[in-house]
Amino acid sequence: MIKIRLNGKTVEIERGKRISDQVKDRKYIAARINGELVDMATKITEDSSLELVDFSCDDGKKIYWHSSSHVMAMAVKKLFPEAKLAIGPAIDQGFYYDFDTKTPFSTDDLTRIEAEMRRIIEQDIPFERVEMEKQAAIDLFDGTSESFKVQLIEGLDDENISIYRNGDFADLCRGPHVPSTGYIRSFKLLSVAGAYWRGDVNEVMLSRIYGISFPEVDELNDFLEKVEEAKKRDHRKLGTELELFSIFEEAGAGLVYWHPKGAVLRRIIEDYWIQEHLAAGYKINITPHIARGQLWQKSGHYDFYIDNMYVMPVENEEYVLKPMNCPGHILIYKSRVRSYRELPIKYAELGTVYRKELSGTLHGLLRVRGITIDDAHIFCQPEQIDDEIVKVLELTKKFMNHFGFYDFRVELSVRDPKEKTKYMGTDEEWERAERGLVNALDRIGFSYTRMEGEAVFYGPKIDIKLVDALDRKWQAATVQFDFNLPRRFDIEYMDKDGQHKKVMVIHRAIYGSLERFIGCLIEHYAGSFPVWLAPVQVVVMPITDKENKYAESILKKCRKAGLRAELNNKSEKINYRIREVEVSKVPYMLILGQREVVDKVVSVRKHKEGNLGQMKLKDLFHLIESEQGGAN
RNA sequence: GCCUGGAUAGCUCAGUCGGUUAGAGCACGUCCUUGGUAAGGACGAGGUCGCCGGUUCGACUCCGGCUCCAGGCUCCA
Repeated sequence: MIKIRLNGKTVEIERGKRISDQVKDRKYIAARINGELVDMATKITEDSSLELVDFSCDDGKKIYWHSSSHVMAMAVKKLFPEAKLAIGPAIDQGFYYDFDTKTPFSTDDLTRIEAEMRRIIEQDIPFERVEMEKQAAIDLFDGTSESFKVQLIEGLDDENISIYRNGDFADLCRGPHVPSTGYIRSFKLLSVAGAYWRGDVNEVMLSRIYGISFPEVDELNDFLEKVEEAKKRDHRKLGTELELFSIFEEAGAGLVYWHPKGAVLRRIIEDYWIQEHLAAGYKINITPHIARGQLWQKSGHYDFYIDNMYVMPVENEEYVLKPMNCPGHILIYKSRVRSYRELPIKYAELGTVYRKELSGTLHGLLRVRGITIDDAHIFCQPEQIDDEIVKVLELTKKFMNHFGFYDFRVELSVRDPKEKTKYMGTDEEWERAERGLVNALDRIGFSYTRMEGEAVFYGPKIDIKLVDALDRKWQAATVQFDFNLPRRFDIEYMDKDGQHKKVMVIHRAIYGSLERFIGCLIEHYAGSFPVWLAPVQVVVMPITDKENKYAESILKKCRKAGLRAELNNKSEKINYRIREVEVSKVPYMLILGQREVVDKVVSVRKHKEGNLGQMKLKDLFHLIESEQGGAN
């Protein structure tokens, strides 16, 4: 007999019994023995602590979805025997499987595959773990012409390979899995997509099927409903409805036309940025949109980035539409000799750059070809790095919180220690820079993920990512060291000791791009902007024509007080107009009838909250003023 | 750029198995209505059915190319 500890109790069981012999509840799909995830069919051979895993935890979901992908692969192999298996992992929301097929799957195929999956689930086929030597596994998959599996196994370091079998279907897999196919209760195949083998453009394109599954039907319905709800927050939909911006086919993809309401929103965001940056010691500059090709040759962009640049002839020369703001800022820095006394010099610009992004990557405001970067370059001495990074992160945090973002992902990208030669700059520079970044992250209290090998060749960086309505991550803020441009442009400062020394350059952006940031912001607020951001803050509505004059005077006073106010006195009933304005998500309505005229007050209705009753105009101004701070 | 879908009025969508005048709701305009906290009524205007070619007596519909859009992949110096 051996002892196992389960749910705080110690139980004695026979050695070699399976977990599933002990636990009959089908809610549990896997277990942890001494912390290690295992199948329910695992035999217990020694004293151990046992935990049961169900769908409610992240590990449980991963196992459930991964098993679902196997079921899908079984169905596909049944219907399309010639399809070769590639990989089929669980992802954050569901699972996918990649197949190599002669003709890619169409959306019509999904229905057939779903039907076959249902049959497989009904048969409740067990998942069986089989372990074998590497060569045996290679032979097995070679025998079934599963060349991708063979490639995968050949890439593994382990000499022991685990395979999961369901009847005559076998798949290379670390596991664990649910005990049998019947555990997959409620599922849906969501979409098909092309995906390159190993994510490499030069490799074959596979056909990927995405799906989702849950133990309960209700959970699937909730999931699908949530996706539908999220689509209502889509900035592209809200952008049209709220008349914020357009992208015109006839004018070109990825190029944003800001309508008056979007333009005023953007202007507020820009004004706030300029005000905060001036206060933080940045100097604003403005640089042209085009520059001679040779400037970009000097910066290195011409060699590294030419595919993304718009190049045009001007007389006998080539000019380039700027893809970056850096060279411009460097020219201004270099315009005269700089003293250590001036450093740090911080140049900031809301600079619109143009990049030839691939058509397939464009996405509303979140991925465009005309990108307005809230760019700044910090020129400083090496010993100023730490303080400057901290200041950048402090400012970033202030901005994020001001716009109501408290939850975002922070990534620290450093070089690949195995391939140091791929990178520009000395070891000392890299180490010092990384120390500065880590130190700043710790001081600000940002938790972050360290991404080894994710740094760009010219320096380490910190990226901050925001999420859209569908939880997709988009890079916003970034702080990047640059060991390349100072060398290429030979930019220096005169130090205390009378020596010219190389200046450090730090690129940084907080919004990332105005376009992307506003896209995220629209989805974050679902179009109901706090009053300080709302393109229209107040709509004045006389109930009948008799109040028109009073309404005009109120409108004038609102505008004089600096509010973005409009009049709505169209020939519709007040209920109709209230609905109209409510739907347009304007924070405040002022409803004016005879009572208000006589008492010299306004009747206030707040978006989403309803009637606040009558108040003096002055009190409304105080109320709005109290909300102007942002975030709510 | 690659894969799978898609494009009909400003918006959301119906429709046409190839046939003469392509519909609805919302929005918009005019008129009636002057209504107290989420949709009053009548009438009206609005479409090269994404673009270019081909097949056909005839194409919005079928075929090809292109553009753009969606979801992915890749890229994101």
